[in-house]
Amino acid sequence: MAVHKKEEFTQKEQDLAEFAKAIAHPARIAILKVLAQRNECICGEIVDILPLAQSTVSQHLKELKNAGLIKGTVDGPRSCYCINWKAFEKFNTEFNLLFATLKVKNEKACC
Amino acid sequence: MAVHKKEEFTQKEQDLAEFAKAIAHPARIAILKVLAQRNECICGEIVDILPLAQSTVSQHLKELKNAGLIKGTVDGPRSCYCINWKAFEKFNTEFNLLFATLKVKNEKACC
DNA sequence: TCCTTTAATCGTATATTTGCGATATAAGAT
DNA sequence: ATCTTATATCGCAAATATACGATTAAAGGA
Repeated sequence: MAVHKKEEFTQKEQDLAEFAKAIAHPARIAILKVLAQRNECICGEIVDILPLAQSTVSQHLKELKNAGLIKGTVDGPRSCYCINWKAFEKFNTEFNLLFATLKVKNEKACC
Repeated sequence: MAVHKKEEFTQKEQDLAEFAKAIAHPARIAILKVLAQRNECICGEIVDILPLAQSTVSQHLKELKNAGLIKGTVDGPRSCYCINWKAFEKFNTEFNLLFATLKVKNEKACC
């Protein structure tokens, strides 16, 4: 039954919501920052830095990957993640667009 | 037990995540758009426009309000909502800051 | 070949989110 | 005073998200 009416909104709204959800957790924001800080794409280091178990970090990485925000390549026994800059740029733009839309139309807010 | 380690991250990360969560649903993005489109702060119209029950819309409005993104004032038997432009501006800025941070440091992505 | 290291995945518990109908509330209209 | 209209809130069910430990998988080193 119901409980999942997301499909009834526009694709753009869904995409933006999807992206927002990806960064709607401090751990995932922290992960993105760590990935950005190093030019080398480490991975296990994230586990050391974050106050979370290895399996939990792995799950967060998976979500970021599913959202397209990061890329991951297997490198021997270890995995290498880094920010998917292209996708990021796209969402940054989309976001600014939303902000701009709301801004212009809402100039004479009333309450 | 565990299951809520958000406090262990920085305040800024938490705030940004909180904001992202507020817009992490297409219905709430749609609501913001409706509010922006009209200069008058309607409310019941949102129920007519969205494919959701009145109680569900009311809940989404509450979440947006809790996140500080909209303001609501009671006006007789009806409520009047509109975008809290100040808060919105703040988060827009925070967001751009995050994007900028990630961008600069990640110029030589590897994978 | 067996051990170690690194990371993904599985299973599970708990919390949160999403949604609805029903009910409560509050003000204006009759 | 009662009815209507507009919203909020309650109670509930189902779905998702968060977190962890245990297990699995895969590659390099002993």
